[in-house]
Amino acid sequence: MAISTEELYQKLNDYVSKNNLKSTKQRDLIVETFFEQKGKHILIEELLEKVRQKKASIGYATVYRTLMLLVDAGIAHQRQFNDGQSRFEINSQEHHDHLICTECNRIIEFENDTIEKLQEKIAANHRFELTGHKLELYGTCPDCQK
Amino acid sequence: MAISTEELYQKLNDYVSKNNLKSTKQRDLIVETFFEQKGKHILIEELLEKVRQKKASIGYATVYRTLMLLVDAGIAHQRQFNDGQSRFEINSQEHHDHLICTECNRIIEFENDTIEKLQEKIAANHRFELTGHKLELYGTCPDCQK
DNA sequence: TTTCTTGCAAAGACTTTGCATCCAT
DNA sequence: ATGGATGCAAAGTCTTTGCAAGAAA
Repeated sequence: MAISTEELYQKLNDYVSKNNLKSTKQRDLIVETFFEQKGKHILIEELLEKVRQKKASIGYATVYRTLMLLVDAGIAHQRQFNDGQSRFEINSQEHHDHLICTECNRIIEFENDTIEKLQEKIAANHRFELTGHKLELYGTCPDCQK
Repeated sequence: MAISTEELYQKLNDYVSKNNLKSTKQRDLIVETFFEQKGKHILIEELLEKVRQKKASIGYATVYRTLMLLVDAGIAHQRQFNDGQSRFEINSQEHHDHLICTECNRIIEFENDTIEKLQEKIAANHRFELTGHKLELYGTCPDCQK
């Protein structure tokens, strides 16, 4: 069940008022643009570029800080794949993993309950309290196999 | 079946002669120290420190370049966990994944064939040619739960 | 000798932060 | 008017690389 954009805004408003933050044009624009990237895993630089198409004067640091805010508010997830840069995605609440094409960098999300359960079991065997996990499959997508 | 230290040196010698490289005291020392860390996932900085206990004059760049050489030779693996730094481990040939304590950074290796097979299946469903994967479980180890 | 290596220091690539100024409230 | 937010530039991190000097072969 994907979380709706309204719920995301709700969550943001809660966070903003709870922390006595102010609302600004820049932040609204950045958040709006970020929400438009549903299902994407976007780089700071990429989001900055998209935002600047709407308002050219916005600075990198503002995008950066807005993303941090979204992460702190539990609205966005920050991920590191193997290229050293952070990517941000909407925290959809439902868990999913990633299938990544090493040629074109396409990222496909998938879920698999059986794997999730096996992970729980493995953690339990080692008497770990599981708090999170990361599963990434790397390969070549159909388009890039030709 | 873990690969033996002799086999690792064998592989290194092959790589060195195939690429017309020379052998040096520094590199020997760094490689020896790296091999002593079996099962560890070591940072460049950590390896440098251990190496300097044996010979204080060794530079960071030499450790860095030696590790790159080992990666190129297929002797070491370079991994990124969630802390931004690269960690290096011996390429044991057999596949394993990682269970990581978020408190003390302890890293435990594990294998699970069922998960491996499910991964193949998922990739096949998406018509991906699978080339690699990464599975990390994050949690709190028994020692840190108290 | 010739070519690879080393250690240092400098350059990169990203990420974070200090600060004067701006803007919501 | 207050105190958070912005944009810039500077400072951090960590990783890579250029280069003169030093070792192998």
